[in-house]
Amino acid sequence: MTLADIARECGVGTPTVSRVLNNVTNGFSVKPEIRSKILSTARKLSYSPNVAAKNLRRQRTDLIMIYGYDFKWTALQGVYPNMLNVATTRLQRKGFDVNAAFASENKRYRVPQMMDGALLLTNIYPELTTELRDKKIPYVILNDTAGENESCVDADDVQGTNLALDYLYKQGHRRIAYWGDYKKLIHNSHKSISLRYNTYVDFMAACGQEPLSWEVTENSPEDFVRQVIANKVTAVLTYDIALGVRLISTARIAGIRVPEDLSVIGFNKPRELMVPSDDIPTCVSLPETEMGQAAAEILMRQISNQSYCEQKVFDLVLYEGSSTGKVR
Amino acid sequence: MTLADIARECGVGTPTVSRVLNNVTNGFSVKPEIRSKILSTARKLSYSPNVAAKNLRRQRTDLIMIYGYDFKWTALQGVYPNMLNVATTRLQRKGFDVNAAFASENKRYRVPQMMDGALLLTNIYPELTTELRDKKIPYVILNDTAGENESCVDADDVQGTNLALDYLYKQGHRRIAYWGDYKKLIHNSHKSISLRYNTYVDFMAACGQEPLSWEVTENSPEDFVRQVIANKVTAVLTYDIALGVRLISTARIAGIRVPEDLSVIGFNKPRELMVPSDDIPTCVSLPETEMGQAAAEILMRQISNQSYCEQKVFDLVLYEGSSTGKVR
DNA sequence: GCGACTTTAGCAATCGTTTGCTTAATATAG
DNA sequence: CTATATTAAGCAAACGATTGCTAAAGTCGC
Repeated sequence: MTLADIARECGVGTPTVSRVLNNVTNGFSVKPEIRSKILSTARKLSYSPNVAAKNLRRQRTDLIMIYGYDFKWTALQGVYPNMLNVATTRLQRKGFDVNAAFASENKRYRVPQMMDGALLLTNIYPELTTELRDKKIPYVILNDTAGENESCVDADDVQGTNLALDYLYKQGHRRIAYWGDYKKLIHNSHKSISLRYNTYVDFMAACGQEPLSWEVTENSPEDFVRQVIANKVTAVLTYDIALGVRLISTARIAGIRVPEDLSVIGFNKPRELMVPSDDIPTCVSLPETEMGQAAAEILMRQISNQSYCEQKVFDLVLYEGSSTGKVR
Repeated sequence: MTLADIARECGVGTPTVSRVLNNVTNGFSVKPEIRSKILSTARKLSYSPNVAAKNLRRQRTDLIMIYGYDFKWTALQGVYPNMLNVATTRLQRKGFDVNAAFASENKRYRVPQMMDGALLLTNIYPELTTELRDKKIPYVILNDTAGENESCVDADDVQGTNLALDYLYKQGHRRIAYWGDYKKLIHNSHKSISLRYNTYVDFMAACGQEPLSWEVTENSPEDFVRQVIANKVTAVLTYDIALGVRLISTARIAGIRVPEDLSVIGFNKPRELMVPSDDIPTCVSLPETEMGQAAAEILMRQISNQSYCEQKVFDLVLYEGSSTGKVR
């Protein structure tokens, strides 16, 4: 079913059909009866344009690709679904289609589609960014730093870590532990892993406290609770609040009250279903909505103005939940 | 950077460049020095083909689209990530690219890309299936039933529910409750919601027991635990094991031992991080790997043989975890 | 009835590849 | 040395849409 089929059926030329179907008004007009005949036969034959041909001629696709969205990883980490949901909605409202590409086993992406722009989840695809630059396809790096003349939307992990620790400190906590994971949680070692941990160590040093941190292991919540007791820890900062949630329930089962005996704070927001809605733990999270919005805006601005470039870094925000309290 | 650029640079025609770059051997040969010159200048100019032009001419894209994958929904429900991961890997190994499309606010998909085939997550896109059929694009419906001459890969919820209930029954449980959600969990009311519940009711009737089931509400784990105590419930089947996990921790905090005092079983697998690896609850889950494999195989068979069609229904499988035991 | 202007719609080029067919050049055989 | 086979590579069409330009038909004023 091509334009030519419709044109033949209506006794007109393909350009006329194309212009009618695309609602072209600029310097073009057509008799109303022919217009409606074209419209109705297009519907009758359930015509839909050949996207490849259209893209080839227009040199534009109205398509934004997302790279780095991984089925398993993102189902785990809560930060991308919200950010991308917001970004996608914005882009779609402006007439863009949004697709996600999935990396193959070797973690490489194949030759990109023809596309108007791309969103990259973290900055770990050197071959891809090179190719995008070569082809002059605008892109924005999400949740990571970028190089020169590259746009990105990032979050300040140092600020976020200090925000969480300051909060605990002001509540009187001094023996603050950090519970992070250096091997299992990570997709492709993200900067936040080292940044959060290092900032914690620095903070403790600045307070004249020794750092208290343990690796996450198989049976770790129980192990960790033992460590907490042995070391008289009064507050814990976890790399991800998912760890915090498990810690809280393990601690409570072991008879340690949260927040009375132990305060728990963690990064990111708990996933739905993970916690009762009246017992949401205290957490420090990326401003997901704002970041998604910013990514979409910057990308669209780049599309209309090739030379535009912006690097935007957001502060993390504290949510005061039910898992923290003043030290006793 | 087009074929013509490389052709000019090498002093040959575009067909030659195309054939060299595509490794055409059938009835084509070229002097080795020219071949290598073409290859090297292509690399030098970092050429990559225009996908739209290629697709248009070849009438084939090597692209499989996934429809119905939603950032937020699938992050929540554990069944798709694994299935799609398996399917995607298989397809990619056979040379296909895999992309996912995202529905816009009105839940409609835009005119599909040019594609070789599609995977539909559940069967809720009438406009889309119509269009795919019109364009003779093969597709497979995943995790739902299909119409005539449509392929699908589905799971048998009736069998699965009976599997779980039989298991509990054989452990001596009679006062078995069902805990499901009729409003919040659902994306677009999936058949499993009614099927599991109805099968539960039938099972209880067949055992001469009254059904014991409650809607999931805001503070429901606590409410539900109260109901469990008040009704002398000894075992619970939950619509999703995520509910089961919350139920278990709430019950344990309330002093109810699992599985000694209460057995808990649920559908699907718990997500990573949700539970300690040595305390995985008993669950009944879709054979995700097999379903993903089957979907990929059926789709590829359809691509090579337009008239092929297969509807495959899998049994759910029981995983005996730590949350169930004999009734006391 | 004639020129000017507007409306209506088609011609032909174009986007960047791929591919059937042809042809020129070279090698091989007789 | 000529006929034939093989190698090497180009010509031109095609995929299906969009768009600048042109042209025919209709309208209007005088």
